[in-house]
Amino acid sequence: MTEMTPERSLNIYFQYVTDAAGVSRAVEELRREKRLGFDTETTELDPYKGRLRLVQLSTGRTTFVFDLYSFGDSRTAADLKPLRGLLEDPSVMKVAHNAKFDLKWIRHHLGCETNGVFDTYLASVLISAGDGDRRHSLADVAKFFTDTELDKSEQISDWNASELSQSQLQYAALDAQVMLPLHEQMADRLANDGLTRVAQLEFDCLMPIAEMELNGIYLDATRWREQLDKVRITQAKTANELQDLLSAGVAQASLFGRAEINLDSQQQVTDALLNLGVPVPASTRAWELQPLAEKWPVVGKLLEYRAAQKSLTSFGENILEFIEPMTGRIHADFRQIGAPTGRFSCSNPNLQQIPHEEAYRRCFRAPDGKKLVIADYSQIELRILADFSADENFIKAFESGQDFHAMTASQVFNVDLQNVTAEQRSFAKRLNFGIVYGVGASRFGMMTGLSQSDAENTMRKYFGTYRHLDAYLRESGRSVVDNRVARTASGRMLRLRFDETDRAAVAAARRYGVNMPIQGTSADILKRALRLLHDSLHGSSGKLVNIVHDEIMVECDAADAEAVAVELENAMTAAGQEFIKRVAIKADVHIADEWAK
DNA sequence: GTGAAGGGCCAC
DNA sequence: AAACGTGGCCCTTCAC
Repeated sequence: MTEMTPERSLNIYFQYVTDAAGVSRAVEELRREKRLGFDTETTELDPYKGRLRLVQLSTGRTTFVFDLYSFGDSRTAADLKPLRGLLEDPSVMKVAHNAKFDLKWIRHHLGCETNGVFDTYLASVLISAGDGDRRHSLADVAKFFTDTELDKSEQISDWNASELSQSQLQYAALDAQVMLPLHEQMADRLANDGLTRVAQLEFDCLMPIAEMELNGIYLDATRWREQLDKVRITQAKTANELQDLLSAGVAQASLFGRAEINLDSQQQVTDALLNLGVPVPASTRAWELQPLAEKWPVVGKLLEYRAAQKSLTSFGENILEFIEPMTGRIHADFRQIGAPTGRFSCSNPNLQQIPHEEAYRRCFRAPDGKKLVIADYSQIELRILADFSADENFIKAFESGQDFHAMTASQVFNVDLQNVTAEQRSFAKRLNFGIVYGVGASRFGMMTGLSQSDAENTMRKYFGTYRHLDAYLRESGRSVVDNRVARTASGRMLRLRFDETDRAAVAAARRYGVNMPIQGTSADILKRALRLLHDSLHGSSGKLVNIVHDEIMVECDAADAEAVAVELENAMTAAGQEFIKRVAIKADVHIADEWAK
């Protein structure tokens, strides 16, 4: 262990740890603290491509900088055992910024978990409560909460150098040291805003998410290409036919052969349609064009082309480029608080928008000898709504154990369950989903083909049946507009900003604010389930590989599948019960070889 | 050339 | 009077 003299300007005291004795002494001193500042330095951004160079842990007075290049293979080096023990110990808090990054590197390059994490990035996002203007980089957060300026210029320096410079080590140490005063400010703020519980919920699922990203998901590239080839043929044929149909409306077509139109250009296609005499609506979205398709075959062809084009571009060759050569799997980026409601978002690629069609889903399969255990929550948002509103009839529809939409149809239209028509069930289903988003009679009429007055009457019947649900939604809307704040069951908060003189803005804020507690509580429950699952899978072959809002996918050895299925279902229902008491939260689990079942 | 905005569409 | 919530990705268009 070498003691370094700090540069006056930085006021940083650190110790550089490069041998076994140093590790022991450092960990001994660090273990006297309840809280530590924590950071890492890496040679790349992707843990499968680069090396982990430094691990920094700070008491606030002293910062220990562990140089992993001094310990041989960092995954196995026995000299690093005390460090691993410290990182895994949940009773010692590690304060880090965007900890998912560090946790992935530690997991992959030190071979251990990191527990007891406080993440200042997630805390900042929670405190900002949906304010999109706030930034959440460490520099921004440090400025906002402790009014200190951070120089991040060394972040892009060469962490692979055989000898690190004084300046590099100092800045590395500083990044860990600054976390402690930051934690102090942010913990107070979380408590004052009633966000302590949701913060713990978020911190607890950092490790599951870090592991999920490292695990990746297996995509059968051969199957994917086979599907892609089919789509290519359809797309080419459809494009050709559409080109012919559209050219008929272009003047030069007869003189110079077919005038090529860029089929992906909104303007060119609209112009061509107008030339053909098609009454093109202001927007050419599919649902606007659909009614015209019967009279104008060219419109039907356009919709067909768009679908094929979407498949080819969004779900084509590009996804195969995300397969990591080291693992042969796809390691997407999951943003834990991807939406202000608390939902995840996913990118590079977005595994949450893979088409539901079997042709696509079946390409995500269990590798040989493995199984996928897949579970999704049954009607979770509606169950949350039933709980929040405490509406007896709505709750009854769930307790019956029957087809939920048929049950609501039976109640709303006052007919016996067995006499519910397919049409009545469909109305009920669309309404059940629509009310979560604050649908109005006009939109409901559009969806169902009902006239405005019939749509209004059906909605009146619906809310007449579920009077407490109606009352809850009204009260929730009133509260959101009056208080400009909405919260989920975990306490997650959304502040609403709107101009009260703008009726449309008020209505939009009301819908958003009414929806947020429902959508967000669903996210709360999923996150809790991830932690419970993580703990119960410890030591088994089960690996979390994907989550899609109300669905969790685990890959495991075929022999473990039954046991994993039980653990998964238990974790999901137990998580639901922590937040929802009046209604059972159900998860449907199945074991499969493919995502498609 | 690069990037933002807008339209469109996939998921839940 | 009235317009269904959340995300990401692809393409075109247009400004710089």
